[in-house]
Amino acid sequence: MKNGFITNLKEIVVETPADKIIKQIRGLISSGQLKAGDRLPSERMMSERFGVGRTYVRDAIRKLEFYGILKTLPQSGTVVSGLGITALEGLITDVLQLNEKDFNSLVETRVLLETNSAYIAATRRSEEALISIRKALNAYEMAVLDGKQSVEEDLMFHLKIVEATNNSVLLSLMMIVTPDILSFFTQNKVCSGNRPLSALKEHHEILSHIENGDADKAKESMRNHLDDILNFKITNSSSQ
Amino acid sequence: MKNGFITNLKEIVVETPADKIIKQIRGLISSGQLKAGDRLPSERMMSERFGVGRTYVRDAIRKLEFYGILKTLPQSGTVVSGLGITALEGLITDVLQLNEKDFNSLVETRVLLETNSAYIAATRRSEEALISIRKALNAYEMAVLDGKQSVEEDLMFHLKIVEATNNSVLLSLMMIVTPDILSFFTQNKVCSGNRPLSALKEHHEILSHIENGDADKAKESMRNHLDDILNFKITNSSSQ
DNA sequence: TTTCATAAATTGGTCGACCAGTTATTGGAT
DNA sequence: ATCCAATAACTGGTCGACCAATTTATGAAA
Repeated sequence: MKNGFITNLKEIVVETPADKIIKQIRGLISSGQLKAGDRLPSERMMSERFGVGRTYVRDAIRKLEFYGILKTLPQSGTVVSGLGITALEGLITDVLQLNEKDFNSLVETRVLLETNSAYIAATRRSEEALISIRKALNAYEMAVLDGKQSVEEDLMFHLKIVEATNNSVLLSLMMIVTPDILSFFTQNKVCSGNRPLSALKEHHEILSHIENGDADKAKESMRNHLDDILNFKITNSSSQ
Repeated sequence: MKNGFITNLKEIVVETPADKIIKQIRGLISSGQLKAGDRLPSERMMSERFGVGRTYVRDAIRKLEFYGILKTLPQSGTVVSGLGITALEGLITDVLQLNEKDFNSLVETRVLLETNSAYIAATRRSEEALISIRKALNAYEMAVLDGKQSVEEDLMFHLKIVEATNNSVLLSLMMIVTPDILSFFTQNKVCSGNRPLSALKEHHEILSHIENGDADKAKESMRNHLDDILNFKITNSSSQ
């Protein structure tokens, strides 16, 4: 494909000051100078020590806080909350560069999350959750029969199934993955042609398996449903 | 347990200004005033409109950026990157309150991610990845035989397996879930007694299945290995 | 010497101002 | 009227200063 090599080039990301500070802090932690429960030097001290503004230091702390490494106590200090951070040395970097999610990984992960969600949803279904799924399916059916764009409604059906697992973490992970999925779909217009009609049929099949509490069949039908996407991926990506 | 009720109380988090702004922005998006690709009002404008400092606006944007909803173009503006966000109305809130990850969901999700990772790792194994896993297993073995705390080394082994899937997204999700897992383990000292010895044996078993490329057995042995945790969860959580 | 109220120093939280790029406007040359 | 360079306006990036809460130091009373 044209410009294919560019993919290999744009990784030369200019290391933002915040990332440099993160490395520094990580270094302090993994070198044992900072153990779990220890208080970090004050933001001011670090900003002076590192020769950058305090904003950068705060940004770095925010990120590490998000990943659960640090914990900020207002007007008091910042402490190391992670407890086994040492072993994670080197992995933090990868997480920071989450940007480069390649599409294959994305789709594979989605399939993984969704097939298992269908399974769990079938075993754990509540009337409330079922109603929610049915509602989403109706909206999708309307859109398809009207010939309108139905990507959003499609996705909503899938999300409702994940929601039916009653597993908040699973739903959160799915939410993290979703924007990129959406982006790809609309860009590539996968849902053109008469695909929506067969997809609609498959949706009904999945729902009925969940309603019947047949976890294995629910999982299997979800996998079949998503296999179309997998196939699409394989036929279109020549790399790797 | 003592102070048990406190857990139910401290959820009354004071809604930080940044979260209020996030709700506002979400409102703008879901009400259609902001569509995918649109530019957001400038930070200054929003800070004035919302009556708070620009810092809060920036914080809100950062968070939404992390979740993939927004994309910031330096010196130019911030745009809505998600494309079907409208349908996600109401779900974003859940993601933002990821704090309340209940432990059951956490463990269930971990089991899901890891069993499937073991499966994929067995089908996709590379010599490089195997070496990495073996190295981690050795470190764990050392620690166990020395009778030292081995939580970190234990987790490292598991992470290396996820890494062996060569799926960056999967690894990222695992990294998001990991800090809480770690925190729980050290707090509750699950790995006391002679558990590490049997765990070590199970680790070897998992590795050998991956080495043999037997995906089903790898998955099954991983599930058995993690079932201990699941059981622990069930016997110790009376709530819900 | 010990105790405890008070004060001083330090902390993270918040803000407005300035900086260097980007984008829109303008106005003269064609 | 059209085009395009110069410029003005605006953007997110960065910084240092101030704020309120916390922590530590102080010193007089017991």
